[in-house]
Amino acid sequence: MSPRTQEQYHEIRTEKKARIMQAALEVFSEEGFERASVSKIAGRAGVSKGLMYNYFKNKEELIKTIFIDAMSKLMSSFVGSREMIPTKEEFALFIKKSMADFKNNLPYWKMYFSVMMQANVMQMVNEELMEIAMPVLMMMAKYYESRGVKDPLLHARMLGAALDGIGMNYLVDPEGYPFDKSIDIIIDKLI
Amino acid sequence: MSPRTQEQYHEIRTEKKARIMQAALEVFSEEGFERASVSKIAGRAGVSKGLMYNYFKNKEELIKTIFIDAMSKLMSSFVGSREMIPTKEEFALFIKKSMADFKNNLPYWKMYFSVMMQANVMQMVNEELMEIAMPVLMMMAKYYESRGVKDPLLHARMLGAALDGIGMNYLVDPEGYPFDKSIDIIIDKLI
Amino acid sequence: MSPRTQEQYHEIRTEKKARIMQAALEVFSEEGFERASVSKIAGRAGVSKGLMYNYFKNKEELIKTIFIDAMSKLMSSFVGSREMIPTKEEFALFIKKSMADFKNNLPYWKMYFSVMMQANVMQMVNEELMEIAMPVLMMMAKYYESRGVKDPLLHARMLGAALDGIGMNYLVDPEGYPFDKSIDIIIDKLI
Amino acid sequence: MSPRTQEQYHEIRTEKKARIMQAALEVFSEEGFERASVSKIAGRAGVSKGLMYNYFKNKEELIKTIFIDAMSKLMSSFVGSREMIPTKEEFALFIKKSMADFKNNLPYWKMYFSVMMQANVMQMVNEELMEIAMPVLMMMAKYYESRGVKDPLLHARMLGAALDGIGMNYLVDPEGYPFDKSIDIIIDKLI
DNA sequence: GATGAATGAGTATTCATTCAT
DNA sequence: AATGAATGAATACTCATTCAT
Repeated sequence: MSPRTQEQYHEIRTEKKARIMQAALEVFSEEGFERASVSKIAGRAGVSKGLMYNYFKNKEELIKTIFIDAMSKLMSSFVGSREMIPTKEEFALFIKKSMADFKNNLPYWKMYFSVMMQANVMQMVNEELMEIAMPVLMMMAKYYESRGVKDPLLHARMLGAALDGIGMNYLVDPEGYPFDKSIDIIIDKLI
Repeated sequence: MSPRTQEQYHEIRTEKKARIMQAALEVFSEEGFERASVSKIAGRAGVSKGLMYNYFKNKEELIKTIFIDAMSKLMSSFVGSREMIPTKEEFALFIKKSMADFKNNLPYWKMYFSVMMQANVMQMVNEELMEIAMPVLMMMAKYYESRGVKDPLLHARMLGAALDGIGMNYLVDPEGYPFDKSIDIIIDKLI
Repeated sequence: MSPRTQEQYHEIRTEKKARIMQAALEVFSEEGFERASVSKIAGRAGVSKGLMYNYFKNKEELIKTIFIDAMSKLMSSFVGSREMIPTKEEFALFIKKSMADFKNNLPYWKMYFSVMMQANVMQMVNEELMEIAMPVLMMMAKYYESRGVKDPLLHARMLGAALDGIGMNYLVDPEGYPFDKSIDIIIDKLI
Repeated sequence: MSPRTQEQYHEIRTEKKARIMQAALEVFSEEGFERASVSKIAGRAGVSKGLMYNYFKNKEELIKTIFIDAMSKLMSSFVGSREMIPTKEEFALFIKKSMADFKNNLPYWKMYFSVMMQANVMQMVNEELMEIAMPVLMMMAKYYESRGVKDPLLHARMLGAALDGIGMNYLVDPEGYPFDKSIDIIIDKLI
């Protein structure tokens, strides 16, 4: 009724929603989208199944929201840097920083890779993914262009793919795969 | 004793088994392991659900068999070449040939990537995967060693990961991703 | 927080659980454990299959729960009488009363006998069965001891077995078997 | 074609049939009727599933045949002794001999008791059971009559039931239950 | 906003039985 | 007589989703 109550409601909503999304991210990353049960997610979030459906239309909506949420966070970290053409040192630093972010968000990326291959679920998400990937790709391309590379976008895509591959290998075998050293070689040979 | 000869039975079995495996590979690649229903696989193979269980203990056994089958085919293509240290040209050729194979077996690799992230299913298969991956990795490492690279195994793993990444990007977007050109750059810069 | 109070939920749960258990007891007694389908039990209870699994982990758990439930009811009827040494009249009365109970719970005992022979299902239940059978056996043994019988426990076990046999014959042919008269003879000759 | 071939066929038939029945008896006794799979029985008998259906119309027919077969063997052991009225010593000996037979055919009796409680399967068999049980019952009754007991048939049925109970207890716990001593008491007190 | 009881369609798997050979 | 490939109906069980409260 009162504005304060309204605010409280809003606060509750955002807090609960965040808790559910965090729990869902964990469970999705541990068990994959299909195996992750709504019950388990609700339980992990300390919330009833019914409430989940109050916040998210369904399981698919939930994973999409998590994706989009993570993406917009990622996007914001590129704001401002989009236009500039980085020096070699800046570019190297950018890659190192990105890869460090990757290591700090393993559950998210585990979910990301595991879901990316199940096209049907992700059809709608793919466009959103492009929205974040493209500017980064363009920035990489601009860098290559500034270095006089003939086909800068091709180089950019290849670099992105190589980093994807390293990330994936690290996800599959976090103990065994030489993540940081691989990045160093990439930086040394490809930029 | 036998109304059909042993050979006839064997023939029937191998033919049906192959048909089921082919159908399963397709469905797994289209829908992922979890979403692929045994019913659909059986239907696609033109066979009753019951018969599937005559040939494969369960769904997991089925996907494992497909993996192992594909792997042994892959392995056989490395026989003989394991021991030798390739020249740069040979190595480049080897990579091109491998990637062409990859393109020819997209459904298999789609399934491969989609399942690799769901470790639980694949625990037992992982060892078999190593069996095929290791010799290739060692051969790559030997090549780098012969070129005087300090940490040859590290370079080999990084090269493998980069190729993985290119493969994955191609799988997700077969029309848009510049697969062959990416490979050319890899060959140019990394070997 | 709760739209229904904890108590309301509890009430619903106990009522439904009881209804499922009653239906299950009937169906198990009519068809035996293996032949009794979960669908039929749910149908008889006027409940969906899904709900059954909300209350009982699986079919085995269901039958175990019924057993244990019935046993604890039986046990409670022996509280207090365990320690005393009965006179001949008391002992005879006890047997008559027990056998009357038996007749009042035929479905339960039908299930009991039908399952007792399929050891695998009942492994865990057997210990619980002992818990109720032993005190009764000991009381019988004490009676025989008080009457100067040399091997009282042996006599007790034999008496128990004879009563088992009469019960079983009655179960198989409730119309034809002279249950009460058999009990009278047992009482006359064996105690 | 030749009479010798005919005979050989017959020999093969009876030998195979016996082997299947023996295997089936074992498996039924180990796993119960429902859990015993036709495949397992065929495998144990060293025979194909198809052949089983050549000899027995279906699974039910198979268990019925085993029952009836065992019964006619039992019956034949009573031929001759039906009419006479036994002395106390003869009667005691008869019981002891019967119970020894019981111990020698445990698998059969395990199957017998386990199936007896699932009325539906055994409906048709029950009549056959009566055919063997009745003469024995009558003989027992005659014995009691000769000893001046008022209701000899009642006593006979009660004795039969008691022996059933001892048998069943022994089946459930062959190591622990004092089978022979229980029989001695029965003989002492009830005949 | 919040609960959890309730549903029903879906899943993998089993198995008695048939049948072409 | 003998085989075992093939079927299909049945089974236990799961789980996303709904809804009365």
